[in-house]
Amino acid sequence: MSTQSVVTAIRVIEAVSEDQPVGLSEVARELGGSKATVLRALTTLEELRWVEQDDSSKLWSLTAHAYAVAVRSGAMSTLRDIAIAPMNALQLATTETVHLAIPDGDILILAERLDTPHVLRAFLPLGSKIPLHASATGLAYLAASEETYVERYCESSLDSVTERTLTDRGMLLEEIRDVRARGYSINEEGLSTGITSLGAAILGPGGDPLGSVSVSGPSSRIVPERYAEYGHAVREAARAIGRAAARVGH
Amino acid sequence: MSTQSVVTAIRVIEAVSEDQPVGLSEVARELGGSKATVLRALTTLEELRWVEQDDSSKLWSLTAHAYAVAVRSGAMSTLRDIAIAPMNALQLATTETVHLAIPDGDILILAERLDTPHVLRAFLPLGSKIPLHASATGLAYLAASEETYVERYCESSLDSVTERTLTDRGMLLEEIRDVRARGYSINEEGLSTGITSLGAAILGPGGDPLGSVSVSGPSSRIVPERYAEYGHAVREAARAIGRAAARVGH
DNA sequence: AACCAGTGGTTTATTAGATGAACCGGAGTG
DNA sequence: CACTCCGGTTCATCTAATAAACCACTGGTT
Repeated sequence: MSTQSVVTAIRVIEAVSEDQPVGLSEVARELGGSKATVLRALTTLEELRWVEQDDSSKLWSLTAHAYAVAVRSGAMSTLRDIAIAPMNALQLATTETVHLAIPDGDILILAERLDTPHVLRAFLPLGSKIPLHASATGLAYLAASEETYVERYCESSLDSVTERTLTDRGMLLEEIRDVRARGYSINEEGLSTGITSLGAAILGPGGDPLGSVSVSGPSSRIVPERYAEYGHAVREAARAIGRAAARVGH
Repeated sequence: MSTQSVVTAIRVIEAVSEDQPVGLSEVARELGGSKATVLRALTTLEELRWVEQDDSSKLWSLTAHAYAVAVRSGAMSTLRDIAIAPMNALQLATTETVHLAIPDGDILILAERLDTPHVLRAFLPLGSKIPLHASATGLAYLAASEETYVERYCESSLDSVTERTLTDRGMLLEEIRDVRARGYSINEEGLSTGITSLGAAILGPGGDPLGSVSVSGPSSRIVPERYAEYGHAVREAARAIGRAAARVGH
């Protein structure tokens, strides 16, 4: 691979990001590189204000500057800006937490969230990594994906997040069929215990999924009797976002 | 400076981030480097899934992966998670948009936002760069900063964002004195025309500002008669966040 | 049609800079 | 006091980053 120093620098950023305040040796150990190389990358990144070091503990962290640069990722910012209005309408219609997730490899990233005034509520921090098979957004995304992609994903190890996560290959495929027939996905406590979510994929002009929206709340409020109503609302929101995205930029 | 290739790679990331879908030549022109060097960085970053290229237009963009990595910056994620609850309470109390901003050099970065159900509302995308002298969050941050920092900042060029932005050095210093006496900051249409905001700084254990919270809404709703009430609420929210941060471990 | 200025991308010799092993001093621990 | 971890440094080796010149292509102008 080319430009090794850049590769190590980026891997350093990713390692620091995962273990937040982290020491030099641990980063070097994780990357398999020498301490000198890692320190070199860290000091360079420090000059660029991407990482900073706590004076007393000597531990390294990512700076707000790194965040400020990366929030403007292409898919992210455009889709998020488009989605805000329909998400707001969905939030008003359901009075529950609304999520927008966009794909990054074989997971989804939580890109935006509108909270509810309820005391009891779903909560996921922005930027959370969401497994496809363990979330309403993910199931909706899978159901809208090409068959070859779904099959390939099902071959991967379906790790369980809670006791109720779908980890069986056959059941997952069956669930995806159900989502396609129903038009929205249902995830009962598969990502967070006590939280039920309904999701729908946002489709691009070619029918390819750009991301997903979902409504999440405590299972005591998101009860089966409401699935049809809320599911319909989620689907309509996803469609509205898709239409708006098509209008704005291919 | 050391590790030039890393420096160019990071500068490429920042350049791409600013101009979103951008071509090779333009990036090379901005950085003053050769196209070969920039392309080298871009292809390496593509392998690392930090940038991606549109097949037809050949333009480059940042990926969601970059966002996913950088969203977990140290100060960001911890302070944001802590702040969510008090921000929610503030949002309920005022029914207006609530912002959380954290410092990055001499500006603030919008780290979190809680929207309102109002049709007419303040809107800033997450990650927005907020000038200190042109925002309620910034004025509150300045008022809580050390005198030497304030003086140094006042020496910089105070660019105007709207017609009502504070650009005069003397008036800014006077405003900061007022903020200190009052306990919260007021910004009337200095950042967005038609939007008035009230802000307060979040203080760390040593009295140093970690960031700011604010309440923003159309000037028709955020009227002077409400300043005292909303200002008090903002101040209390900032204090609650500061206390919670101290409890967790700065 | 011929031209031109722009694009994205490739090749090249040169040399700058990235590398890891061995090392140092300090902090904590048995 | 010995042992082991830590963050950080040094240095000889040689990989890999660099910029200029180049190519092929596209779209607009004359």
